[in-house]
Amino acid sequence: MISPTAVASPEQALPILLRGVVDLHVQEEFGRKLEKSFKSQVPLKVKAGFDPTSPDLHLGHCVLLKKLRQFQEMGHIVQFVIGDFTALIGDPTGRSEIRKPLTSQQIAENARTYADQVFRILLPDRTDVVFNSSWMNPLGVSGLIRLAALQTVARFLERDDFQKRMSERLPIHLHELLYPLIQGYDSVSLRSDVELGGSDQLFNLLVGRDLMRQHQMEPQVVLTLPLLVGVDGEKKMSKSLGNAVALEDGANEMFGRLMSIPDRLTASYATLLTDLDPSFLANMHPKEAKVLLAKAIVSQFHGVAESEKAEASFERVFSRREVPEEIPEYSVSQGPIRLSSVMVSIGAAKSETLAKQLIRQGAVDWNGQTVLDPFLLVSPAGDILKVGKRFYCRVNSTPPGT
RNA sequence: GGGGAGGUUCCCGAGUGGACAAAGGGAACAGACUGUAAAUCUGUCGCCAGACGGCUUCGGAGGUUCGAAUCCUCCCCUCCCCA
Repeated sequence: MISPTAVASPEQALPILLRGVVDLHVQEEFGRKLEKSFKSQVPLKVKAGFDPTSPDLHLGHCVLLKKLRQFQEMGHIVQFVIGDFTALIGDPTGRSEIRKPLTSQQIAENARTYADQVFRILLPDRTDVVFNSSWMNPLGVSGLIRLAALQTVARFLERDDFQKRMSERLPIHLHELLYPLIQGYDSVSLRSDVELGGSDQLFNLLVGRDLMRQHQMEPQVVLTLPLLVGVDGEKKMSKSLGNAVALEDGANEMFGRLMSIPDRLTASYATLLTDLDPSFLANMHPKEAKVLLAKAIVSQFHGVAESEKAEASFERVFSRREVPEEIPEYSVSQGPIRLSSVMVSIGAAKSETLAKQLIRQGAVDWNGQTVLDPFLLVSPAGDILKVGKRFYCRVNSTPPGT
């Protein structure tokens, strides 16, 4: 392992830093910057921005974070930009509709939880966490207008997202055009040497290069990384699409979600998220390979012991269909009470109607017995309730009046 | 500013006076099957109700009608063309 304070030589750094990279603008500049940094031992400033629009980071973000970590290990400094100002706009990239604006309170809240999650991967002493409001607010309206004068409408509308929206007759609001400008101006303020982003960020990143040049600065080098496909195997991983694995997910949850990805994603997950050799996995039984992958990822966030427990629990619950070792416990009012009502008060079903439907469908087990009578009365006293494949709990009753 | 098209259930989208809790697709959930929480097939998918039946919903507020998602009035929002 390289000492984190020494800047590595380009020969050493390039193969690692370029692994998995989609776009590189511009190769020669990157080489020159690495060379110069190595000679002077002045680390490069590597920027990546995150919008605190949702408090939970997921594995999709990790692709980028892992790359940033590699830069840190090569001796460079990460500029971790929290887009508290840009969050007022919302990145229109890949969006078919406008984002709902967040209150400054939500933004602050989200930003706070960010740092905790991020440092599971990044090295704290090689990371500058900065908020872009700190230079955007002083810029003021006149500054923003000067900035806007540097780019043309045609160029901004060219991009795919907007073209698509226009052809689908969906609204594009004026402020959305400002997003790339502001992201680019971040790079000007920070005098970044390199900026990383997802491959869909290329436009925004390149605007940064333009603006730096227009401010008589050496433009940043731009690197983009592949977008991680979500567990549905189709769309980009995103929380709002429900196909994400959150860093905050528990070990069991994370393991299970990873096991559910289509087999063909195993290799790309391995490449982008772990140090496993994808060609090695390709020769294994697909399920074994996926187990290995899931364990490798889970252990990064929960430790090896937890990942092994998650595997055992997965085998137990899904392969052998047994009751998990640890199940939550709930108390309901004393029986006799309808099982469907128990399910609703526990949160296993949203309404009585739904609960009865589940029972009719044979989805509900009471102490290991499938219940088919939607009107069954029970008197809970430590009984085991199973709803669907995944919901298990133990039900007790509280005497009335307590 | 002028002209045209729209806003439907979680999402997309049909429906233009009763047969509409509202087609179809997607998502979600369940069952079967499976190495898997994948794929596939089947079912469910507003709320309440032990079949009957009742209640709330189609941008918002009023109105016409025995009866409205559907007609009228006003308002809000979006898209397109022209200026």
